[in-house]
Amino acid sequence: MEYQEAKEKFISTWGSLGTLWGINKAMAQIQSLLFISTKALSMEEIMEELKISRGNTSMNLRQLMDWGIVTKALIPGERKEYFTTEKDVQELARHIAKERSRREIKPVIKILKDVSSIKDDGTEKTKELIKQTKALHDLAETADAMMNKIVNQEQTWITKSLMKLIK
Amino acid sequence: MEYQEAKEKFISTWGSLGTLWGINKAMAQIQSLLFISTKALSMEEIMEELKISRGNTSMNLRQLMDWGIVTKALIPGERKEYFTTEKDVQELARHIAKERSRREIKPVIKILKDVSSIKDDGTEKTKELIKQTKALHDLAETADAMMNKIVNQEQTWITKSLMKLIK
DNA sequence: ATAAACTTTCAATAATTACTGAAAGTTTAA
DNA sequence: TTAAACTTTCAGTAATTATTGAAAGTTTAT
Repeated sequence: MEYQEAKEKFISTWGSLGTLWGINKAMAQIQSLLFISTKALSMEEIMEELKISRGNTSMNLRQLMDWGIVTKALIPGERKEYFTTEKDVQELARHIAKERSRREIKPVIKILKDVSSIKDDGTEKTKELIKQTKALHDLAETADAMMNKIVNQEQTWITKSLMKLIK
Repeated sequence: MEYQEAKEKFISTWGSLGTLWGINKAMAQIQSLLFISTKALSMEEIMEELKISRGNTSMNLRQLMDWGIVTKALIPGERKEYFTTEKDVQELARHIAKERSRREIKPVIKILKDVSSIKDDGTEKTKELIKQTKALHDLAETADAMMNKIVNQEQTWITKSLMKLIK
């Protein structure tokens, strides 16, 4: 496999994986393109490389910046804006985990807490609802806490912890 | 909050969370309905409760069965088929983690391995592609291994391990 | 073998989500 | 202040994904 083929394979695979996990294709592809690029890229270059429109590129770059995994890299003397992604996979994982926790997991935990706190009226179905949502709440909270804990350590800690678990 | 409201809130929240993570709404809602039900439900009952068509119910039940988290519960003397979901949250988490690993993570790890194994032609861009996809490969493999490790223990082990990590 | 009771399939359609391109907006240089 | 160089926005459209409903299929009872 040659460079060009490998690059395309990587970008398109990453795009499909994103889709499978609720992330849009263009967003995943822009990120992966930046991830293997040796330099910051302009909007023009991204559009050209991925064959997507200016508007699409602009919107997805903004989203990636909102997620904190892409940043503007101002190149001295250049008028255009250039973009780079976090290049360290562990930092990348940190950002993504942190954001998904904040945006998606935390709110659901909150609702599970509310739902599992309804008044027990003594009926079987109410008891079951309370029991099951409480179990889900506890699982979600434990998993989320673990995630955040891992994510808030210095980078090397992650590998060490995981290794400890695995071996 | 009364039972009915809590129930609806739970089911619709679970549906939205599913959507956010690439699982279709009906599928997530059927599962959550079964999860808090005190008994196995027929297709009729599910359709009625969630206001979805027979075809949709049938297809999504099949998918849930493919994922191994819903099973047919044959009720003696009944012609109809009844369905239940895994009621233990930890078993549920096990199944989901295991399946997502098998279907989605493993194939991507394979591709990352291929891509990161291309011949180093000495150019900077090739070196970068190799370096970055290798880093991603290692991260994915470590995370996946951890997942599978956790997932293949007896149930209580999970909580213990997570607790150890957190405290 | 027939029919009733049920489930599955799938073409048509609806709903959702992503993408485009051009107009409007912004920034910088002269 | 003007205009060139660039970015953002957003209404319209395209692509994708989910859902319906009815016909076809299956199973069971008689």
